Amino acid sequence: MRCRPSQEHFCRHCHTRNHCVAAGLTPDELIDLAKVMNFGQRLAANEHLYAAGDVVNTQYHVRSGMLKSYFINRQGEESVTGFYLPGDVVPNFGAGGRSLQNVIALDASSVCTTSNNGAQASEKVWQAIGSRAHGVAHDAFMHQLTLKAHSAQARFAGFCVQMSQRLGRLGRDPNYISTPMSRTDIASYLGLTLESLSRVVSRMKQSGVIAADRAHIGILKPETLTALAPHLS
Amino acid sequence: MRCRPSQEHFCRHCHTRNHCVAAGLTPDELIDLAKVMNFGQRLAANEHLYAAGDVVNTQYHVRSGMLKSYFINRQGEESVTGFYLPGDVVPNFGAGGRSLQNVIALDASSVCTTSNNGAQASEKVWQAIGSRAHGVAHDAFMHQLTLKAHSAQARFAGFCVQMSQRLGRLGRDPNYISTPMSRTDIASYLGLTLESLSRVVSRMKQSGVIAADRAHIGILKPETLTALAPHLS
DNA sequence: CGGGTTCTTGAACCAGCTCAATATGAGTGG
DNA sequence: CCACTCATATTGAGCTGGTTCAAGAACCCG
Repeated sequence: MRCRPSQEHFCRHCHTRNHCVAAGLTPDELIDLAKVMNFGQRLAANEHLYAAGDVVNTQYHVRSGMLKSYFINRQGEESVTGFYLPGDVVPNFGAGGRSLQNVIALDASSVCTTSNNGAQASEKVWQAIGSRAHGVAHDAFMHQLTLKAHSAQARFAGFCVQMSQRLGRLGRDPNYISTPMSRTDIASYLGLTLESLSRVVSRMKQSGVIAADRAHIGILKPETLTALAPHLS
Repeated sequence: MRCRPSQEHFCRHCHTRNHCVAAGLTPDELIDLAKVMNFGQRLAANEHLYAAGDVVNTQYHVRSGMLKSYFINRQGEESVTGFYLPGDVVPNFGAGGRSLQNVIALDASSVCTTSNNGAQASEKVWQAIGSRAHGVAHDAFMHQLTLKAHSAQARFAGFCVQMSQRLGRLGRDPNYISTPMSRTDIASYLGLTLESLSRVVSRMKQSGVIAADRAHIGILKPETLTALAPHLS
């Protein structure tokens, strides 16, 4: 829409084309992908992609920025269920066709969408989309292991290790994690209280394993950090 | 294989046909499904379906019995990551094409397999398979919320509620949960110690919310149980 | 430079973990 | 069918670490 490359060639000029659903597709397949994809919807920081109760018929692919998903139960308690980086497909769990989760941009972000109505694209394209969703499910599986770690330190170390790995896969510096989310969000994601997380972060800064301010975490001793998250093997 | 209905009509005579990937498919589509499916591999109790490190190229669909998946880290610590009922697709997470998890039958069980090499089946069939996998991912999502519950009681209540819902979907009595897995397995699945779980179970038996022996859990007060797992909304 | 949110730090409490002993039950063999 | 055995489950006591409640500090925003 508006002034941008033609739909057919959008992906070819996208800076995340090697890390998203388009990765590994041939030029012909990219054109095929374009049949089912809408490109580059922009989101401002703190803008919702969708809310619990919305009917979500499309898959969202993160193009830039970072998003978080969260769940609110009947008591009004909020639980952060995931953070999504470029290339990730935002998992969409529903009941009765309506989303259970809220998804919000943490930073200025952009997303592309695919819709699964009609089989307009080739098998290869569907496989690529499925493969992306599988990768996110894999991340969720690892997070399940992190949530079972007993100590707050192990959980936070697991968070750092996993974010580091995900950044590495994106070709970014794996030892520099930008954290547009709040400490409260990270704590919720890890099933900890804000205070417990804060103490752990302080201790790990003290011991020189990490450096951290509000918006970033720097990994100073990667091996030590990995050793602190033994549950991830 | 051996003496059983012909491949094409296996599903039509299967007792889980309404709760598995075959649910909602037309007779023609069932024949289509048969092209990519192998039927009814049997497993004895405690027999592995596959182990960590195995190359798993097929999707396993539980036909009868119950299976568990577990992960072993480098410290040799075991973590139970899921239980699978008839109709479930066993999630297969891998690294370098090799499974990260072990999957073992808890009871005498049987599984069917689909392989995704070649697009021999119709789009509808692939959608059905994808939908099944999505359902299991949904269960895993709910479990994530359960793992964040602070108290042992809330976690165990969450386990019961979720198992109850899954059984209900299978058309079984939602208030009668058979538990072929050990207490240790359940505790591991919930991120608790065996002792903590045992105490919670005793307390809930005492208060008349559930009845339980080694192999079964009976839900006596469903509303109370639900109230004990507020994190699932 | 305020004003308010976010984060850090402290102290006390309590739930779950650990270690330990006992009890129950399933499986086996006489 | 019963007795024995071993794995599994229960119960108890004390301890550790995370939560809770509370106060103060740092930071971003306008």
